[in-house]
Amino acid sequence: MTDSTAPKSVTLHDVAREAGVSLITASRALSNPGVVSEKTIARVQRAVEVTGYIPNLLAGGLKSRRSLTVAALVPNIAVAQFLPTIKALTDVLDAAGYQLILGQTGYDHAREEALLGTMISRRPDGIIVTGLIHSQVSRDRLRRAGIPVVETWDLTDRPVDMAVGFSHVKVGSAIAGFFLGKGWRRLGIATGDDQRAAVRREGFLSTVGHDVPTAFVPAPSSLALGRQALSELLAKDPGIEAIYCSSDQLAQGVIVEAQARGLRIPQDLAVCGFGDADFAAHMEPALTTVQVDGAHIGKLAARMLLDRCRGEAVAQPVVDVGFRIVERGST
Amino acid sequence: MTDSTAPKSVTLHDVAREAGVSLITASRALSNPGVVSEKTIARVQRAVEVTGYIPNLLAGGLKSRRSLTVAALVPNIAVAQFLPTIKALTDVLDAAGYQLILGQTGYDHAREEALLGTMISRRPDGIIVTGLIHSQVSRDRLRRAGIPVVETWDLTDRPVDMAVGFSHVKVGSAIAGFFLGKGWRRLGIATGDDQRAAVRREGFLSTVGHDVPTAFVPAPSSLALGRQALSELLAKDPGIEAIYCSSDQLAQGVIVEAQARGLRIPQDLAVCGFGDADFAAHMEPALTTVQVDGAHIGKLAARMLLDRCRGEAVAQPVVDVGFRIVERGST
DNA sequence: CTGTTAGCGCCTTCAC
DNA sequence: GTGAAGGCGCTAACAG
Repeated sequence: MTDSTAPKSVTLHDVAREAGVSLITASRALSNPGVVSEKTIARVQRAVEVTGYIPNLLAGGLKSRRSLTVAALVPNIAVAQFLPTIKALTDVLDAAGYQLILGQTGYDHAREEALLGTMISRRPDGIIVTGLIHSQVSRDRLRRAGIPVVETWDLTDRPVDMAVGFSHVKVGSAIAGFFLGKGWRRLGIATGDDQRAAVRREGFLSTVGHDVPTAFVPAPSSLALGRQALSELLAKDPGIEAIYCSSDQLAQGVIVEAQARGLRIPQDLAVCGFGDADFAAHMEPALTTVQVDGAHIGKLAARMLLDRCRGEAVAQPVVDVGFRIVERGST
Repeated sequence: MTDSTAPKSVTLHDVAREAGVSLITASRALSNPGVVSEKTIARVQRAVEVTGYIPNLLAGGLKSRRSLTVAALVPNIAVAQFLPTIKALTDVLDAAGYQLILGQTGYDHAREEALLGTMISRRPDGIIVTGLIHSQVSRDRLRRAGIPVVETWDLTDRPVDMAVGFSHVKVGSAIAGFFLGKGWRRLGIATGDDQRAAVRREGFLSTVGHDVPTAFVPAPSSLALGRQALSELLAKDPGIEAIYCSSDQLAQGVIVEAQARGLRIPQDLAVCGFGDADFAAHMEPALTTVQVDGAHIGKLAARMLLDRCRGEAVAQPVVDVGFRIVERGST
């Protein structure tokens, strides 16, 4: 007579019985084989195969207080900018046995606060957020939860815990300085409407010393929005000489639209993007942009988190990865 | 004297004591408020605020056998193609209280098998994979684990459980038919080296009736690889008339390279992509491509999974979302 | 509407 | 090297 009830999933208990050892011995054979005899290990392993046992990490984690998960909060997964970071995070964490739990904040503080709550309730061993956490409620809750946190893609003197990023004010300022150094005076900005892009714009303006025509586009930015942005900017100043775009996608759109209008890049219009996306170096003309090593940010953040999980102190809780302007054909 | 020990995290027990009710009443007040009196709920909620309680989903899940997580396996997060699907998944699942656990298979079957194992050990309430699961070991394990599974971005008569996708053979065949209908006979292919791209190529070739010059590029494909692919194809056949590319990124590269060489699109060279990326409609010329509704795939997959989680039967376990060729300026 | 009892599956602590 | 208790934090199941 076969088992007609629900196929109760096989537990370590079943493995132990099959192997003729106690529960705890089976447990040790699998998770701490150093302290168990070879023979026992072999028997347990055979029992695992016979029974088709797959451990339950949730149960183990309850006792050991390690979920082997890391929560990652991004504004929007479809924003290509963060993909190298997410990829690096996934790779490094996976190699250490950790999996990523993904959440989207939608560039919305209330949403971020709620999401952080549900993430904490999953007891991740670490939390990585893109951008800084501004809500005081969230900052307090994270501190109280005692979960290691890395804020990324931005910098602050006062991180919740750790931070890996760069200064957006300096980026904006550097681009403005670069434009001014080229002798361009009629400038424009095509920018997303998120927090960090806004800070870059402020840095740009403060270096320029006055306001400049700006086209704002909603996130996530795209080639299509870039074309539209150029139309707006040309309407505001038909003699515009150089445009800073808050993403390479926008810059690509600006260039496509400019070329469609018969403008020569960079003679008639110079364009600088942000992010150094994979296509930036291979466009015609190649795109001048700001290189930020997103993969490096991800790798560092993951390593800092893992160090913390191992109980090691992190030497440098705030890391500035910097950035650099990569000058190419579009300027 | 303040507590000098580790700040033992506050549990439901503390909330119950603070509220002056039993543990289970506190539990119900939070997770099943319908069966508890208003007054009690208010007291418990006040106690939650006073204590700063954040529930432990891991513990609850152990008993209730619901982790409120869904595992998503993609070949590579950096492949833009799947982003709309992942985004839709995240959105729909999040609205239902589920979070996504992300894993990358790297287009590698052994890796996929291992990853599925670690995912199962996290006891997700559902698993979504891009592509079909070919390994028999994995198929058996998934079935035995009794976890709902949706295979996406492809179709099969024999899914592990459920499937949402379309036929890649038909896509390849449709593009070939489209090219032939235009009168083009000197054809070429620029394609990624993954399984599904290979199947599209086979569909293309079988409709054409003979082999055609092909440039293979490693995943993930990119604009740069597209430029390189065109160089290869022109070397193989300088008189090539039309090229099918396995992604819009590749197609964009082919077009950029063609334009850099002074070829006119589509008069000298016609190009068709795959995926209808956000930029495809806005290039110059706009890109003819195959539209696949990745967001729809994600939404459907999430809903099917959620239905299953609610114990409802899914009416149609295999859904063909189809595709269509969007004809634009590049052909 | 509220409480008591008994675990979920595993691992930590202590004994042998 | 192995084993027997006990409990992680919470929730089904049954009482009252």
